[in-house]
Amino acid sequence: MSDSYHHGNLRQALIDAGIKIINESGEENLSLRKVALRCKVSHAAPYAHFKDKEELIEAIKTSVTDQFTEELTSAVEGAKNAESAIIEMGKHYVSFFIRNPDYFKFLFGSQNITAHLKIDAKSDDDYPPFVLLKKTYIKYLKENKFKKTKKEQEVELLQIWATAHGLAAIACMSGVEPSFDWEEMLKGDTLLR
Amino acid sequence: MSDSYHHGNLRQALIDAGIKIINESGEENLSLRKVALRCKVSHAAPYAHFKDKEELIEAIKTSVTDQFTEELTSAVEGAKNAESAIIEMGKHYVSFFIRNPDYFKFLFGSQNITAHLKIDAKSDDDYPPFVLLKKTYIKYLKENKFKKTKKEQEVELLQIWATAHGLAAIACMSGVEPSFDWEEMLKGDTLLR
DNA sequence: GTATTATCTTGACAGTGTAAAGATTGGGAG
DNA sequence: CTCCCAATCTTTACACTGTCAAGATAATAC
Repeated sequence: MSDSYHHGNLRQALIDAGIKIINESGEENLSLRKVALRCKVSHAAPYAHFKDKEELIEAIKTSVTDQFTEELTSAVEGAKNAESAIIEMGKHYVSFFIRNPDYFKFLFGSQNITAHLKIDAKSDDDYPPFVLLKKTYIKYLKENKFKKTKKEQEVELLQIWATAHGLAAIACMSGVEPSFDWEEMLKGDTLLR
Repeated sequence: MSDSYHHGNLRQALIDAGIKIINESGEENLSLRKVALRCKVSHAAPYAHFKDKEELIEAIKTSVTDQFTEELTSAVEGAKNAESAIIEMGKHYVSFFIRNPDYFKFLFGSQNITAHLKIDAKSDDDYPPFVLLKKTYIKYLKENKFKKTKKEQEVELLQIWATAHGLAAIACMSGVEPSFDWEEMLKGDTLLR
């Protein structure tokens, strides 16, 4: 099967080659022709399995997502009850992408943003919306007499930003049910506090 | 200036044309040559102002981010104290992108994910990691005897997902200070509860 | 007024996605 | 077993892309 005219399992080979290329040099370096070349196949061969470059990329995303889901699943299975399962899942959700930042970029895209999360760090050159949030948050700390440690403050600041950014991301992923009422969701101060 | 050999303010014109193209047909349709054509200028003219296609895109992102920051700023200015300023900022952070989903896609990229946020909705075909989270969360509800309304449950579920996803996104934006200790951050259950 | 420099044009090239037409092969119907 | 078909793969071709080099034009500095 290896040297024959027909490849055997070209579809999967193309997906695997695509993942390798992305790991080596990012999505911007992925082309149908390179993927085909890696599989020792002509540049138009992929069209027998994918109608589009887009369709190949979609298949690769599905494959990566499977890997992600597998890790989350095993994290859930190890937990003693649902509450700690949620917590474990959250940790793995974040840590999977910290360990594989290229995957996050590939799946969700990413801006190259600078941001100093530490309270005492200068942040003038940081992502302007974050600078604004940080300034406002520090003002908020001064207006109230909380007894929070630096670390607690940093966690809270980060959490506020993350929630807002995450909500925006989810809201913009076109697949959320149309009946869901974002307007209603944003009323009151439920979301961010 | 209009018909002369020199354009006058080509740099800004290229940025504006780029934004228009993105609004009309998405980033995948943006090419240097089309942008140049819109400005009635030869296909290589942009190279006098940007060394790269990447550099033009970066300039466009900066321009959009300026617009975003402006809205956040005016939201903060309208608030009576820092606490409500933070809340207002969060609302506008999300609602800006709900009103301009193309901008979110352009700035941060995006996956086409399906997810039914409502507790009672079927979600088997949804984004698998979300399906898992939702199942776990429902189990968590059953294991405890909370008195939460459906809406409160949906808010909480959404918030958990958004925080995790937002954290991952922020962590993967390469510009976060290297000294920041994500490992430490993920210890305990501080983040998600 | 001349020289320098920024800006823009023209022409070229390699790489890209994709379509059309043809070659090769495995597998099922008879 | 044989023939034929459909799936798979190759070859060829084309339009479009980013980028570079060489030259034209015009604004600015001296």
